[in-house]
Amino acid sequence: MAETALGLLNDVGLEGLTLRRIAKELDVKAPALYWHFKNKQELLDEMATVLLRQMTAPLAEAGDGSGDGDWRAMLTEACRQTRHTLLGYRDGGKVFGGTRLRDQALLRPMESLLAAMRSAGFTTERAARAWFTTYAYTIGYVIEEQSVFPVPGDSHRDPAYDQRERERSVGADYPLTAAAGLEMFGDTARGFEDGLRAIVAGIEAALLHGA
Amino acid sequence: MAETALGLLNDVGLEGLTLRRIAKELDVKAPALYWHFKNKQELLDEMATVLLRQMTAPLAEAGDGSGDGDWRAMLTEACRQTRHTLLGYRDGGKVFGGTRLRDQALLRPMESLLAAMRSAGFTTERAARAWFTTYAYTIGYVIEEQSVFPVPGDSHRDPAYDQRERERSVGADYPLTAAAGLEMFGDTARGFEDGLRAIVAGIEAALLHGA
DNA sequence: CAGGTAACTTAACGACGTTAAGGAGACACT
DNA sequence: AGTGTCTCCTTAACGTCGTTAAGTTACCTG
Repeated sequence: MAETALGLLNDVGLEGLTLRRIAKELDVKAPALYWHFKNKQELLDEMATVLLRQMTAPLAEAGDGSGDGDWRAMLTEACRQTRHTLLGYRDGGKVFGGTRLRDQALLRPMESLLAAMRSAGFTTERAARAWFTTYAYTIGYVIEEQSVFPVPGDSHRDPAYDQRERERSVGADYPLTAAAGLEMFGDTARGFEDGLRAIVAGIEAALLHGA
Repeated sequence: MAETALGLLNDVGLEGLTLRRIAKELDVKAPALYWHFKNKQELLDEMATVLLRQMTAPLAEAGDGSGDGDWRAMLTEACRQTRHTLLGYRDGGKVFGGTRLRDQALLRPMESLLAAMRSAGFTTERAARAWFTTYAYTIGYVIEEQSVFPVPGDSHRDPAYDQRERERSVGADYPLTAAAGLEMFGDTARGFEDGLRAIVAGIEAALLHGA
C-alpha cells in the first residue's frame, strides 16, 4: 500500500499524490484507506519507512555488527544507497527528509557502522556526529538535485531552470557564478561522490588530529 | 507581503500557511493576493528570496569581490548565516530547500567567494562543487534539525520524538545506536559546527592533495 | 445459523487554491 | 465637470482536498 503510493509518486509527484488518486490505484474508494492509516501523514511516514528499508537492505548483508568493517567504506556506501534509493522516486528527498526514522531496519546497519567506527578510534559521540554529517549532506544534496531533475532517470531539467539564458544574463557581471551554476548541476553523480569523499576525508582527519 | 507570510510561519507552520490566513493578517480577502502573485508557489519563492537576502546581507559587506578574502572563513560564515536565518522561521528549511535561487542578492557574495577560492588555487569547477557540498550539508542539517525542534527558539522537542522511551526500547539490543540518537540531537549548534569544520577541512585537503 | 470482526461503501463536511466579474478610489485628459 | 484608465480590492463560486459518520458486504467462528 505504501509501495503503491511510492510507485504512484513517479507518475504524479508529491503534490499530485492525493488519497483519492492512491485509492483509485488500489481499486478502492478514498475513505477505505483510513482503515489502514490514521491519516495521510502516517501514510507518508510509512512510505519513508519503505524507502529506508530499500536503502538499508544491501547494507544489512555487509555489516555483521562485530565492528570489524572498514568504516569509511560502510559510511560511504550507506550514503550512496540513500541517494540512489531516493533518486528512484520523484520527490523522494522531500518525502524522506525530516522524517523520524523509527523502523528497526535502520538499527542493525547503524549499530554495525558505529561499532566499526569505535574500533577505528572514534568515541560514540564523534561517530554519531560523523554519521549525521554525512546523512545531512546526502539528504540536502538529493533535495537540491531533485528540484532540478524532478523525474527519475530523466535528465531533462525543470524548465523553470533555464541554464543557457541564465548564463547569458548573469555571465557578464558574475562570470564565476555563471560558470559555477553550470558546473553544480552538470554531472551530479560525480559531484555527489566528490563531496562525499571530501567529507569522509575531513572526518578521518579530525579523528587522527584528535580535535 | 512575503515578509508577512514569513512572520506568520512561526505561528501556524508551513501546513497552516493558507492564503486565507495570510490575507487575514493583511486585513484583506484571499483573492486580493492574486493581484500580487500568480499563485501560491510564486509567493513561496518570494519568501525564499527574502530568506536569501537575510542570510546574504551580512556577507555582502565582508566580501569585496576582489578575491583576496579567506575562503575558509567566507565559506564557513555563509553556511552559518544560512543555518541561522533558516532556524529563525518554523519550517524555514523546507521552505528554502529545493528552491531555485534567482535573486541577484546571491550573486555578489557568491562571486566573491568563488574568486577567493580561485586565488587559493581552486579551479572554478572545484570551487563550485565545494560550495555545493557545504550548501547541501547545511540545508539537510537544518531540515533534520527543524523536524526535531519545530519552533524557533524553543528547545522543546517534537513530542513524537520521545527520546527517553526510545533509548529504553532500543538500548538493550543496540546500545551504540541508542546513545548516538541522544548525541545527534543534543547540542545541535555544536554538531553543526563540528560537521562544517570537518567538511571544510576535507575540501582543503582535497585541494592540497590535488585530487 | 447467529454474532462478530475486517474491509469496504456512500454521503457529506469544512477548508483549500483558484477564477470570474465587478466595484471603489486616485489620477490624467479634454 | 465629465470621461477613461489603472490599481487594488471585493463577493461569489468552482472543483478538489483530507477527513468523518454511518451503513454494507464478506468471511470466520461457535
